[in-house]
Amino acid sequence: MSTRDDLVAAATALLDEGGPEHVTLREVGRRAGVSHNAPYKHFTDKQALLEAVAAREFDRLGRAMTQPPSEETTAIELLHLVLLEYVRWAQRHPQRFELATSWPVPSASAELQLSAGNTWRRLVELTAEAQASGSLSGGDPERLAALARAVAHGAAHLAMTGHLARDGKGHASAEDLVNDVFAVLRR
Amino acid sequence: MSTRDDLVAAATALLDEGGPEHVTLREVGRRAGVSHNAPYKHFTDKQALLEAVAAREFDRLGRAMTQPPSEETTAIELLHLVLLEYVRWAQRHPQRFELATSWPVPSASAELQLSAGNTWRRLVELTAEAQASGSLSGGDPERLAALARAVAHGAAHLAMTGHLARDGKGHASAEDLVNDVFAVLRR
DNA sequence: CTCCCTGGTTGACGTTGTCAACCAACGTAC
DNA sequence: GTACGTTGGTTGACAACGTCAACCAGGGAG
Repeated sequence: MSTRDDLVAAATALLDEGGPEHVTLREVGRRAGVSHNAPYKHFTDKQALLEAVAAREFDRLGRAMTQPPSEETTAIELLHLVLLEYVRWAQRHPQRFELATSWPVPSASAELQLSAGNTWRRLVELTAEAQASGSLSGGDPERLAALARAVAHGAAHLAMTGHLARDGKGHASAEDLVNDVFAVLRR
Repeated sequence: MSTRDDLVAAATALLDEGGPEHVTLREVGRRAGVSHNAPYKHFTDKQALLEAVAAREFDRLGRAMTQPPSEETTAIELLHLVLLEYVRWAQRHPQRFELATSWPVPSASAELQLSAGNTWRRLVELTAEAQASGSLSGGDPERLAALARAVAHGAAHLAMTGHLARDGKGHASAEDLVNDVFAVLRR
């Protein structure tokens, strides 16, 4: 385990504990057992450290999305499960989700662009397969995948910030909304 | 124009210019023509100031959503237009959108809760009207509104962070995705 | 052996959020 | 009319933060 990894892990832990403003370079160094300036030997910036955290998180998500739970799962069910995994990830680690997804992609590091691109590509593949098997409506797979992702993303974000759980009556969880859109899209 | 309003306006301007980390209490005071500690006479915290900015932004959005563009617009068209206004607002003022929507609602001030609640209530009303006129599928209006909002919200957020505009082929704008979901939902 | 990266250190500097103390204007009670 | 608390402002201080500069151990390449 390199010191660099320790720093990323420490930053992630701090992020989980108290939000992004609670992760300070000095405390990260302290947790990793090094001085307050050691992070600068591995990252040019505080931003660069946070980018590494985000990239690792995208990788985690990508891995969770890549392993199929069973062999007999159909393509659309797999896509459905993957999007549910997306919102569960967001609910399990709200701060990481916020950090990773609110990053401006164009100005991100190559590492982060790659990690984010991989999970995105996976989603488009699954969409295309579901369309090919006839259980999902047609159109450009990339655009349909974007729609599905937008629902999952928006639902997760709204749920996380508490905009969804207003009162008990029409209360819908993020997973409910993902289920709803699949009920509509499936044919 | 009270000094308090000046402070909120100055903070909003700073936010637009350089992102949330660029809005500093001292600079806000400077812009408003007061000392670096004057904001503390109107807000208990830096957070409280930012909450006021977010609340004002929700109010703006709510006003933009409340005026119908024409008398002959059907309920579902109105709902459609309102959601398009939502994503356009996000694209016009990305930093404000980010600030306003990533706020943890449960721990927010009463002012912010009220402003956010109003725009949300408006959306549910429109959804219920569209359902009543028969042009939108049934189910709990609050839940359907949540779905529509999740699409708009997710699409806007993804577009803002650059996750949407990958390459030119299946490239979909946030508005495209809102249109797509209405094409599916309309019956 | 020497040299020079690599990864670490300590110390400093400017900026920031926040606290404390002080102060002018002013509406109100006596 | 004078005393007084409130309101909205000031200045000055403080600790913490991101970052920069200078210095230093060690180990592999020449």
